[in-house]
Amino acid sequence: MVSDEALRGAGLRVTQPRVAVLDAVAAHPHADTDSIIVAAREHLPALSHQAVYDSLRTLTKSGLIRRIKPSGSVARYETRIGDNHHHVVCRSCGAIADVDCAHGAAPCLTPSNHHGFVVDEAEVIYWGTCPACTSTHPQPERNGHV
Amino acid sequence: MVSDEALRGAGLRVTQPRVAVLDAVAAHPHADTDSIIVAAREHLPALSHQAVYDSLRTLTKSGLIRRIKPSGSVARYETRIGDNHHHVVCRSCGAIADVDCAHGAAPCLTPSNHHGFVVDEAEVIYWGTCPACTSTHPQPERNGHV
DNA sequence: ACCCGTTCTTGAATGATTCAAGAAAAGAAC
DNA sequence: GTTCTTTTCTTGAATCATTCAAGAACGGGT
Repeated sequence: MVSDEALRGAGLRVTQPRVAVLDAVAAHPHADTDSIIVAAREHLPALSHQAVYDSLRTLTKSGLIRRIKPSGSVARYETRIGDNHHHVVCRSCGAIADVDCAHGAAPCLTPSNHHGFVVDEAEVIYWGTCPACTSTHPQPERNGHV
Repeated sequence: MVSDEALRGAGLRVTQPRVAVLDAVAAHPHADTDSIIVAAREHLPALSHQAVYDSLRTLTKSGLIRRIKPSGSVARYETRIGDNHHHVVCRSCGAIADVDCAHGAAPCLTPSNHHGFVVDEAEVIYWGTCPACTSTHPQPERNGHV
């Protein structure tokens, strides 16, 4: 029901697929599309994957959910929006955790030289190894970043 | 020739494909794989795409080049490494420009709450609109980020 | 010059995401 | 409540960057 209002508030039609997808994303933070499809089908078995892709895009464009897509990972989604938090991603298992913005307010970063670009967002991804993978220490593959 | 030494210095075998790829990346900063294939084939017409993929991965893992992969874009590469700079990406045309790190030293950011992750890198991507697209102002598609 | 292990070529496979066309449903009007 | 119009969903196929696999070719140390 809270999803209904969120959709209506964003000026979107309240359809069963959208409600199911929004609920699924809220229940599974950082879930990938496939997990969302599975989760949403628990409430709506006949849901097509295309409807999920469409819904995710629409919800993202409306700002109800946020898309995260670290290199080497498929798209992931979350409902925690508007607080400009960032993410830590594990290089070996792909686990994602939220990290509060070190500076508090959005945008938390301002490029020193923006080459004439109009910047509206600073996306930060911290790369490392999660606690579980640190203990079993498999060799992670780097991106070449510093 | 400088590529030969770079490869040797990284403990890699100096093969024609690797030299051609490294030169191509150096000559075309932020180029995608396909552009690199085309550029490398100017010096080595028989080069296979697989060799380019292999070379790019090896070079990246050895730290000779850096892989960038903004959401919605294919992988891109650059030879400017070790200075921890970041990137501005245009939402409408995908153009990429370098941005010096606002804080100077690497890692330039430290997450306030790292959830037990061992963080070795902070990757920053600024999203916005490039000068060319700003003047023709097509409507860019946001990611839902702040 | 030879040999071994790495790397390259060729060609097919993978898989997340998108495209396309018609059917169904949402919301507004009657 | 019914009808209409537009949006959205279902079905099914297509795309395309990237990876996998097997055998040939090459790099570099002896």
